[in-house]
Amino acid sequence: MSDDPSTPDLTKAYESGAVESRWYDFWEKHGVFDASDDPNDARPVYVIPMPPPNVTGSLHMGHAQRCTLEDALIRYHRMRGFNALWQPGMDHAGIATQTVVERQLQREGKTRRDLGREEFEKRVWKWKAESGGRIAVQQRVLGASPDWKRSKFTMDPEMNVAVREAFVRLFEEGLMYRATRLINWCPECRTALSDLEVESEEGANGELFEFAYKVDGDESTEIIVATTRPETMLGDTAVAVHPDDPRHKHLHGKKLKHPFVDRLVPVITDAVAVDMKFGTGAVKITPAHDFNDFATGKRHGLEEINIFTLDGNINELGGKFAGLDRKHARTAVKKALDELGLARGAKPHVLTLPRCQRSGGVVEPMISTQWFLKMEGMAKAALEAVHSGRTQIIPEEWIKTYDHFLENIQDWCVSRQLWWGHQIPAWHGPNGEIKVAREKPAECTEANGWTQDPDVLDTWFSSALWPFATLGWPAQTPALAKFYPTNPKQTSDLETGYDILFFWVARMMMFGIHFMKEVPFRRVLLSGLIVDETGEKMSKVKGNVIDPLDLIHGATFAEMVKKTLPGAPEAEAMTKFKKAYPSAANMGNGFPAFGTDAVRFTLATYPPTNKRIALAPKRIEGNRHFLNKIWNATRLSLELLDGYAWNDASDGTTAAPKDLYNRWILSRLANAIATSKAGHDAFRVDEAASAAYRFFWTDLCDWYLELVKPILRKREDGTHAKPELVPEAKATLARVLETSYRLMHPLMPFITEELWQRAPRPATRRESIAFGPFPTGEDAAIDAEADAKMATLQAVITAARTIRSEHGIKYADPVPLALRSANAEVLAFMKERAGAFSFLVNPKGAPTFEGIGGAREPGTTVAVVPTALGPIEVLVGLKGLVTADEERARIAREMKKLEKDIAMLEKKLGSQSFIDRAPPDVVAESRGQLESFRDAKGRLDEAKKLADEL
RNA sequence: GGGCGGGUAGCUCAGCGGUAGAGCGCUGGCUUUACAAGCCGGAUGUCGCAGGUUCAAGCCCUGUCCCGCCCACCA
Repeated sequence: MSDDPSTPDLTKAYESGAVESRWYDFWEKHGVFDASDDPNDARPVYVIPMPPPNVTGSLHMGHAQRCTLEDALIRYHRMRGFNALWQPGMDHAGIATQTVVERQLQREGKTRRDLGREEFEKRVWKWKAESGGRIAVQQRVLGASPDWKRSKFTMDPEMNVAVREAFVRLFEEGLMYRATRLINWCPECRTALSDLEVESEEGANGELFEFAYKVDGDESTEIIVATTRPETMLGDTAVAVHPDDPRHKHLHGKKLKHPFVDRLVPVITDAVAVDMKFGTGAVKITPAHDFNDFATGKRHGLEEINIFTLDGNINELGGKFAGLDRKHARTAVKKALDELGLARGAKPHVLTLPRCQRSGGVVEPMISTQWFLKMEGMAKAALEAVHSGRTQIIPEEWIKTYDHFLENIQDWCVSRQLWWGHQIPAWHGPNGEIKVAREKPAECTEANGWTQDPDVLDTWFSSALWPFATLGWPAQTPALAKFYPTNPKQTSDLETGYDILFFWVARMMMFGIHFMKEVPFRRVLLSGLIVDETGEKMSKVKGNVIDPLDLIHGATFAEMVKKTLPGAPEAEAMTKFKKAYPSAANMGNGFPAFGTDAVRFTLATYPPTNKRIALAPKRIEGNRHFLNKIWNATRLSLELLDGYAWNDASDGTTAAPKDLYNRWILSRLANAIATSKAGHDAFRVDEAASAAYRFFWTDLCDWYLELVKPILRKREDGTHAKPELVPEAKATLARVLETSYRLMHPLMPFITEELWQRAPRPATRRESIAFGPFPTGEDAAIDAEADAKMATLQAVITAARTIRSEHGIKYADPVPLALRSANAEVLAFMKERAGAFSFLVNPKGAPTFEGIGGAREPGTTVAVVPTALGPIEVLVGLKGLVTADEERARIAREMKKLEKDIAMLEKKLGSQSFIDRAPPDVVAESRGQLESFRDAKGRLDEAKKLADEL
């Protein structure tokens, strides 16, 4: 093919770099990734909306994992004939991206206000181009196969149309409203946050500071309150006591004198806010800076006094403390209270600090006017969708968490005082009027005193629209009709990390149901988080972040730590890094180029739903070896196939093979296909991976190839030893190879494409392996008889090998080998397979086959293999190599094992309740085993007598 | 305070009621013309602890101890 990538001869070792650079363009050129929105396309539809990466930098291991799992799902479905859409894109990530760019500015000694809003936005767009470009390259390197033509950025103009449409509709429905209430404020980012964006830092060391308020006009009476935040007392508007508390009855209705500001603070009674058993039983109430106090204030009609500026300093209402930042205000207030003789001591106190998810700054509850979205109704619908099974959450353990969140959800504060994001489509008039509209209303001109609301929407607002906004909503596009899972039979998966279950998944559920009247996906697949080898979360601070590209292309540890901990001393960073990845410690100066497929395959070998997935570099190394194995097995196979050309009609490809080895390997393949398919279907990609691994390495390479090698390899004179076995073996080998590649393609797209292109294949296949089909029962079938026979053969061969190995017989040294069985059928079977013993055990000597009971040469070592058809004796002539003592010792060892097994079975079968209550097949199997073991023990007893006579 | 995971070989982890597994590591042997990134052998487990259910328990139930994560307004 003229457009084929160059295909030089197979190198001796697998080189990931050369192979992986060859195929991506090829796939794109052949439209492998394309999904079709043609209404006449009758194929079943499968959709995965890609969680759009934030344009905050570059991808990390978590993204690599996302990418691997989703790409495996989409390729698997594509190969099975689905019209598969993996919808790609990127997220503007409002606050996160703005923070990144502001930090850059900070290094230049500037703030965003120096630039002005317009210039600043330009600057962010520039950053978006860089970061987005980097991410796109990374995704391609990872082999991701989304439909790039449909890629969307959450700030694209058409996405903005969707955002405005959603906002306006919600407003018109009365769900979106503006209100003044206590919200979470990040003084560092200078914006409001939603509840979800506040993280609590547990176990922070603080103190519980106590001070006294004096009763107004009665200096001798006081009430002591305790607080972890003394500075907030500047905003106190009440002190609450429990109505039933006898200690404070005399204070009910009294007024207290605020020591610093000209204000009287009433003593109120409140059974909700006060726990009599805690402290002094008196609580200071600061309605403007504490969520509990805010609620208490509402109950009692208390004044809300905001004492902070937007960047967290004390404002003019803080009297003489005005201008101090929060930290200094705290010490100053304490000191001032002390000087007034009002301080009553402090004790250590462990508290939970609310911190901003982005800046890490301590979040301040503040009274503020913001846009809110009513959640209750939408939350109910989202709950119902999961409970009715319209959307399935996998693994189910997350349902409770999902429920708990939605059942307790508060209204969503959606406005942010940022510059990077979708500006709110609301206009404020000169007299406080507000108009909400899709487009700027004609009358709302600046000349008339109207301005657009300067705030932007929470970045998750646009994310919540992702599953349908990317398909063209609100326009009724063919793509929307095709891919949004309105039809209940349509399959659609959302794969993402459980960490954004609330931020994103729940909100998409709510918006999907609200705007599209149907759930946005049929299954939610929640995967775990990638952590370092010791189980620690990856973070810049810990210096354990790994760029997936460094694993793929290779990198020295020095280079890597420079990126992870920029600016830190190298030795220190290196220590941190190696501590996080102990298995990397003996990998020299760095990671070799493991290649994409090895990294992907490794990520796929962890059960995706495990909460923590500890990345072990050694495991990637092991899987790189597997790729090398695949590569070399192909080299051998192509040599053995010797120009074999696939011909469905004449060479028995579609016919079932007759020879045991061929039947067996197809049976094993069928098993691997079934396990693999079940794994992909159940989001247990690790099971798909290990089924393929075991099949290919153990069954195919270690056994099948070793068995057919002597059959297919020509002798020196260019002829085959047994020509009659050749056609079937070639057809089977070709079939197994081609099917194996297809089986593994979703996990390892590059190497499988490369080798598939070189291997014989049916004429019906399309240009790329990516078009499939994924293997099915038509490719191979289970053959229980072949499995059983081969298992016997393998057990006998292994026993003979063990004896040889124990006595240090070299592979090339011939040794007399005799196999005995009392069962004529077994004997005939082994005779028929004499070649196997020659190939695999004793290359320079033919085995003999005997009935049980014949005399044994002195110096012959024996092993007994129990089989379903009676024991098989494996006799290895070791005259002069083994002493009677050694022989006795090894027989004793075998005997011990057998005796243990027999004892266990006897105990089991001796129990009447087992006979009565266990399933009959289990009982029968145990009986058979016991008989076989006893029989084998009898053989060993005789062998022992012989050894004693030596 | 509530919820969810995890504790299985030296390490990272599978294990689906029926005689404990993989990779890496350890160890003995092998230049066996696909692969030393390999091949053939070997060793290594009171399956966190205590009870219970069952003919049979890493697996199910109860309790308990550690580790991790999430949610929650105790000053």
